[in-house]
Amino acid sequence: MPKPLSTSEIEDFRDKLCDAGLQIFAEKGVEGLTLREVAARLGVSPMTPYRYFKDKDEILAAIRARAFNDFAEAMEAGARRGPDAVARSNAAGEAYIRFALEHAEAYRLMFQVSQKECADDHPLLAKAIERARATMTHHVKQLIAEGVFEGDAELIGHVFWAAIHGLVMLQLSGKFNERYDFDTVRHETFRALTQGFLKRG
Amino acid sequence: MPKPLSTSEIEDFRDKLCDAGLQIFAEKGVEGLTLREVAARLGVSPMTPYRYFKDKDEILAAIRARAFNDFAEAMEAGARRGPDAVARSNAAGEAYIRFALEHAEAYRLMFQVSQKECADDHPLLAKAIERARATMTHHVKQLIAEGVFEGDAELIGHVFWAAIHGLVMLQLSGKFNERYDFDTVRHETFRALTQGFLKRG
DNA sequence: GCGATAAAATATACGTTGTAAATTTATAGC
DNA sequence: GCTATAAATTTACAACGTATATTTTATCGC
Repeated sequence: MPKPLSTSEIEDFRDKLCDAGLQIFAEKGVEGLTLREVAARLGVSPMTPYRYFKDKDEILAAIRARAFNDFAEAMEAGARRGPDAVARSNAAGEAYIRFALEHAEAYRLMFQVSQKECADDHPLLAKAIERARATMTHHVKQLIAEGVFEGDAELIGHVFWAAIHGLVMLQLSGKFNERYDFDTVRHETFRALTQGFLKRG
Repeated sequence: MPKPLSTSEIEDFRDKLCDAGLQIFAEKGVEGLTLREVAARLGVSPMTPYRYFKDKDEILAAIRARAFNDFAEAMEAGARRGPDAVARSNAAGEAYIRFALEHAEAYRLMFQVSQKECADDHPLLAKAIERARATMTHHVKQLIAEGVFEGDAELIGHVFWAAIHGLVMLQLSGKFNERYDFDTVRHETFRALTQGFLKRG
């Protein structure tokens, strides 16, 4: 018999499948990702992925996890070198937005849930989400430590997260116009929110 | 020949189809809405809707338009009677959130775009969206008129819109936990944002 | 080396989807 | 009542996810 697949071979295949999946997403959007298409790109038959994943939902969860990791990576990389917490936080925020707009289909997938499947069922996905969340919280903690903000870091982090997410989603669904465009609304949002959390006195 | 369909008959059929569509959405979510299912509920054959709509995308656009109108209606109704602009604005905001969470599938549809179809191609949808936008802007104008806020009403309206949208979408995709739950983050978001737009002096 | 064996991969097939094309049904004017 | 034609239905097809059947393939004892 062919030797049973080693853990690393399984990992490898899954990784390649996620790569191909994200590429298809970027090219053709969510509905373009079919098992037949992704299998074709991997040079295997349409049924082969079923040896590595239970069903399409599990494949989507894996791609989602990968996307969340790429996303956290992008934020962390963007904010790596900066003179102070303010600069690094701004860089992280910009990296967030850049990632979301440049990988629109992946971003959409990341925050889309079919009632059928839930992050709790997919530990790797939950972990990837947690990593992204931690990255965002981290910058708020730094801002508090440097005496810029005051309050509950995680709470403030969620506030900013929701605000950025809303901006990005409205932008992606074309709800802004040229007069009140993304950058204008974003700037005003950040100005107002920041003011609301500044340390007093 | 059977008398050609009158405009009102066409309107009628489209209306009933949107009703059925929204009902299916609420029951089974986005993927539950198939032409065969909606046709069955109308008691017609699966091909009949094609006489009233070009394709499924046009049907979805019609349902979306209907949903946006229901949404605007809900906000307007919620804010109708209130002693002052602050109370009415809060009521509108609450109505927004209530609608979004109670009609989650419809709300998701409203803000979902497949790159294929765009609001510009569907005048009724564009109009419905504009109505919702106007409703939101209206309350900010009132707040400015009463001397609570200062600034560009439409811009501030978009800022609040994006923030609420982000909150709702994160909630719908299960990204909040019990410690930093929807109401907590929402409250803090409104507190901070409001502070950022208050009229000074 | 070499079948036997079982894991991995593929091929086939089915039910469901959107919808094109062919067909049937129903009503207006003559 | 016959016919022309709009409306509706039936039939059919390609593409999808995936269950099941089949084939390929790499390793084992010998």
